[in-house]
Amino acid sequence: MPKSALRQQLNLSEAVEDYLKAIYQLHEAAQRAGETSARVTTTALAGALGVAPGSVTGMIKKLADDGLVNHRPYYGVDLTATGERLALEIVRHHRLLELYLTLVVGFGWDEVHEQADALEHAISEEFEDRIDSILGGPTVDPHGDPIPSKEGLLPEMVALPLSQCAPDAARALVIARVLTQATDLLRYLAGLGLVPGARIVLLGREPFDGPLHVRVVGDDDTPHAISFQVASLLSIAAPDPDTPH
Amino acid sequence: MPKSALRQQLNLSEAVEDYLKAIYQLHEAAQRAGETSARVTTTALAGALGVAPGSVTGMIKKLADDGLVNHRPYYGVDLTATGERLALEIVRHHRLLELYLTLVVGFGWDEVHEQADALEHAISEEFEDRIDSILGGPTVDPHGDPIPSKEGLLPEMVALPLSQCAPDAARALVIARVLTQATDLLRYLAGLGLVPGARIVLLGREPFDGPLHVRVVGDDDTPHAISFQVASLLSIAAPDPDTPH
DNA sequence: AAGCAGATTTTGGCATACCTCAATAGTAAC
DNA sequence: GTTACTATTGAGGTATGCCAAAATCTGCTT
Repeated sequence: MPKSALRQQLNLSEAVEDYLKAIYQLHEAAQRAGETSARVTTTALAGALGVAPGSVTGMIKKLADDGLVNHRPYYGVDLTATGERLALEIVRHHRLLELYLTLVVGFGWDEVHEQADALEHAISEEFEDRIDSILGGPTVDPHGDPIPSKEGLLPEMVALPLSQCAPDAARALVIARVLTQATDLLRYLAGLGLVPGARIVLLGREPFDGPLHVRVVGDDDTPHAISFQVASLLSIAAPDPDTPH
Repeated sequence: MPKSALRQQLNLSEAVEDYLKAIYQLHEAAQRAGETSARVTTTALAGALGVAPGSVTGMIKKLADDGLVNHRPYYGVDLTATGERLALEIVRHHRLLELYLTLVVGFGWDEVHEQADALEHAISEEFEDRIDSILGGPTVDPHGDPIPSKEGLLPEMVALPLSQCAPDAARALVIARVLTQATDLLRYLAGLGLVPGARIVLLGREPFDGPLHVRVVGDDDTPHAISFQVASLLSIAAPDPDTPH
């Protein structure tokens, strides 16, 4: 029995898949934010899913009965090993679809999130395998988010928010990942050339979490000022010592 | 307001979309079979959808309330103009997807039906438009079934079941359409070369609705015997007087 | 250190969309 | 007109959602 067919064996409802994915992603975001106990709260889930908190409690109880989450009442939830496997299968679908929709079907990176949300529940394992091979076994989606492998392993990414980088006019930084799915923001960033893979120089920054001055290498070289909040959504892959400027 | 956005405006449930499509297709099949009053019965719908007859009655009442079908109790249903428009949008999704999955994603014609059933509810109008243009505005799917236009018009097909054709060893017939979605049967037919576009010669036929003897032009020229039932699923486009043999 | 206020979570009652099954109602053909 | 089929009704089930009341937690204030 192939390990990765779990999702189709269990025949989860769309609602269940959405909950698992949301729990996974909130957990991940909390870890990224450096929180010690990466617990996921009822309210956070309700907000992410657009449902009332009461509905979340009900569903969580069901998921706990089914062994997909651990629930500590009045505290939070947590995926079990099985739950995480399933969540990763869904995230894999989502990210493969986002990449497929941009590279093959021709959508912009600001258009694919909603469509992938709808399609991720509908595609077969065979379709997943086909687009994976059409895309050449990709490891990141158009936003730089890592694509879990069929076995449920995430490519490890060491990344630091641009907002925490020190200015260094002599060093190019590579954007690894853009941590938003907001259409408007994605369009704004694409307009500035701030996309995964872009090389930028952090020229300077204003104090008190003020704007950062950046230049996109290979662009028209105009410096741009971006807010601290936006900078905190840009993950920097690693300093690139070979190519100063 | 673009006419064809009806489906997304109304935000139909998957169940409703399935009912509308099934009613449309049963109606179409009845017409093809030459039935005078192309009524669709509760049992036929229940069979097509895999639900109990009682469930069908309930849903039909809802659809009638919503103005999508006309219901004459104890007799049958019938799509209204709106219902038919919606059904055609769904059929368009389905058939475009079947073609896309075969031509672009690389699935066999026997594999695409179930997948298209799942995806047809999930794709956006934009995705529909993209694959339509990637495929060059196709008019038939891999089985030869006509693809409704964006405006809800069906390409007219004049076609006769092979089972009603007279043998004529000097005339090639073109298969226009294969009226089944059964995986096994599709594989059997593909094995014999009996696919849309194939040119065949009807060499003879046994009496009392017995097997038909056919030869596929351009094949290894071996004659094959196919059952009357199978022959009735093959639609012949038109005699082709230019290419005897 | 205790208690209280405010926020969060759970509970319980109810709604909707589907579905099933079994009983009843209608139709149609001999 | 009785029989055999088909359709509808009604009671009841599951999955999911909402709201408002009750329970619990947390952190501030003294």
